[in-house]
Amino acid sequence: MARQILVTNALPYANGPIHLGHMVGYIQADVWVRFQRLLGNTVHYVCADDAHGTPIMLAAEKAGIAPEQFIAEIKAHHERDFADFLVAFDHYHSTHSEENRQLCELIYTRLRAGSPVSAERGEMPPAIASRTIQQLYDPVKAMFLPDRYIKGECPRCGTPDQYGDNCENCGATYSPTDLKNPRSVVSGATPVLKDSEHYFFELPKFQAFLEQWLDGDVAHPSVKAKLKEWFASGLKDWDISRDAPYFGFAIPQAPGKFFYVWLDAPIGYMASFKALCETLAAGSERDPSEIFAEFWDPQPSTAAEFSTETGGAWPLSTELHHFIGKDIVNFHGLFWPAMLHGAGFRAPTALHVNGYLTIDGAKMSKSRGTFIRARTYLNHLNPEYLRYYFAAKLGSGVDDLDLNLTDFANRVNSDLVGKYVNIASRCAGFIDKLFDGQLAVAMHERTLFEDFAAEADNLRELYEAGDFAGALREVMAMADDANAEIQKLAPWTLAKDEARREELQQVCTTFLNLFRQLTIYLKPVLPKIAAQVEHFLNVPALSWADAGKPLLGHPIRTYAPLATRIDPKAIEAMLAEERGSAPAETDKAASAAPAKAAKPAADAAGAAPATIGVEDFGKVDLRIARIAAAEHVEGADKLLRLQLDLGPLGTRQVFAGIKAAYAPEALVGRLTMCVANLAPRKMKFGMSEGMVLAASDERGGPFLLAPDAGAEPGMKVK
RNA sequence: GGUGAUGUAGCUCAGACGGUUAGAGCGCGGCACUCAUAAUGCUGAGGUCGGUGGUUCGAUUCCACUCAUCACCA
Repeated sequence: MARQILVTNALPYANGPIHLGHMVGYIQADVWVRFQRLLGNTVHYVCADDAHGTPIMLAAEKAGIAPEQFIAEIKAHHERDFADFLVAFDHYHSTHSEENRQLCELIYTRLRAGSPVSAERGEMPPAIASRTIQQLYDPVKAMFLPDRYIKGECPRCGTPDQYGDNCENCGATYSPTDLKNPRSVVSGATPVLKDSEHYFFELPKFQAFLEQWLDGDVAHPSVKAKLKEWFASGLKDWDISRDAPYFGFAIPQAPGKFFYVWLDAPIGYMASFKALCETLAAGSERDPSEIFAEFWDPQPSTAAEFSTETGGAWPLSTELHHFIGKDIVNFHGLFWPAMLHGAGFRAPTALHVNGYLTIDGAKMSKSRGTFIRARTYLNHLNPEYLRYYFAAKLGSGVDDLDLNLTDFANRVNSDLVGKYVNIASRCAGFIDKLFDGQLAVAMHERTLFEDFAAEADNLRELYEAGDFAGALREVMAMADDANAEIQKLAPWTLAKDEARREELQQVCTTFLNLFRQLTIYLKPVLPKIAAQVEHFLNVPALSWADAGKPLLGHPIRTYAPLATRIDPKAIEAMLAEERGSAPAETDKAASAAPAKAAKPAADAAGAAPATIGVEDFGKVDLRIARIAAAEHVEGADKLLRLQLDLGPLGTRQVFAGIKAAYAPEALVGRLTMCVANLAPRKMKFGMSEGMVLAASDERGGPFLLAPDAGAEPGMKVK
């Protein structure tokens, strides 16, 4: 019997565009969804924008528009980006919706009341507490401040301009009230402590339930280990309320109190599905609430296990799968199942957790152009190529994933164009020209076809477990086998012998059938190419089961190229577009800590450092830079702010401690040398994105280095 | 700071309940082929499996410590 599966993706926050880091999770879920459908299972796939909270409220205010308008514009962009990456949600909703408001109120009310929620749902403890806490308050803006909106000096190491939750310099974590000289990021005012009554979800009451839930096969072992860690340190109550002004839903019977965004965000999964149920019901003469209940009411298995009641209300067991990033496992593995359970709903079947994306081995960076928005990628490259590359690197675990742009082009070109699509390309011409587009009624031999068909079970298990990398490795190994076999049989040689026409037709038919099998196995990842193949082979939509059935005696269409190689220039253009639009990260960094006096100070004393290999030196990307602008930095007694022109690498802002030796106006226009791949460093006065080279010791300095005539900005020094 | 994850060829990744010469793809060198979007096949080079110490007859695989990267700390 077909499985009934509800799949959700983590909700993107409605304060900015989708970038490639987001896309890992969406592509992962979409591939899994398409795979399930290919098998014949029923899948409902929903998502929504996460539209509440202080950051959105303030961002809308800054943009001078109502938050409702702000989130509506963002949502339209998000939806378009997902659609263009072939992420096929059945419904895309918003947490700022009537469905979500009702569900939030329902869940909250049930949690507060405890059992009986309704007769058949068993005993539940009341699980909402309230108590007064002290929180920092912005007297100018008249609002309480989230931790991230307070900055001050680290209580441990004294580094200025640290956020209210932890210190970037020494790594200490603390509460914002511990900060020295705190100030509000919103108004700049000094915050004051103020009492406020908050509401708490009493998570510890669900510890036994959560431990049982975690005993099931609900997540990858490493995720479960991480969750169990929280038990070990003891579960705590969770603060679920925020004070006005807050963009969110008002808590019933609690004037001036709003649900914390993280309370209503996961409920957004339910809200989105509830909206989808209207559509589903319309086509089936069923009641929307009945469909909704099938997926959210306690399931026969879990109900029997966790409730005092025995009965399963529903004839079939439905599944609930959440795809999330590793940063939010606590919300989905602790609060969320407990909330659901406490409110008389079912717990998730499984969490699918993905790691973070790095680009060329580093975090995405605006100045290097590697903060790549989904839209920018789409402007230059084919979405299926990224789908393939991500899928080829996604295992069942939660490892981070690196988008190495050189590897990306090589891998896609080689696997997709050189191996997979090439099989069709090598054989289609003969069928078209010599056999009038007609496949033979038999293959020349069935061994490879049967080998490929026999892989279906193995591949199904790999896909099911989320090991797309494993599945695609297998598929490409099959493509290698097919290409080697073509080489051996050499249809181009057969074609020269008119007496061997039948054999030629059978050989080409065999390989087009192998190609068809590979297409089925790749279809979850490459839906568009698969559709083109279906057109080329002149067949209806392929399903997983078709991999066992050869296509014979069948007319096909003329082959048209299915995939073309990635032009490295397209990647360059994409990066250039991002670099061009990067507004110099400075507003964020405008007021950060001065870099700790660097460790290398030690060897300034003259002690010759240990020798290094040429490969060590190679790590330093030295470039010729033209000083495009130089100015004094107010409040700094040693620094000058330089704008360096690095030619093709763009412009960088660098702070240099050379004020004592150089007047800014004397520097403008001259050439010097710069470490271009030095990690950007937040300084009190802004971001420093490199380092200029100068000589000095007790005899004097600093003396800036300069190249001989002829050097141009951006040239590599080696 | 605490906790977890990761660290294997130039690149991206498999793998090893501890045991003869550690694997794949890409990239690179050589040869072959020409059906194919210069796409393919064969072949070669390339790794002290992050570091240090320990357990062991034997560790890259186990343990401890350490370094680096990522995440979380409600």
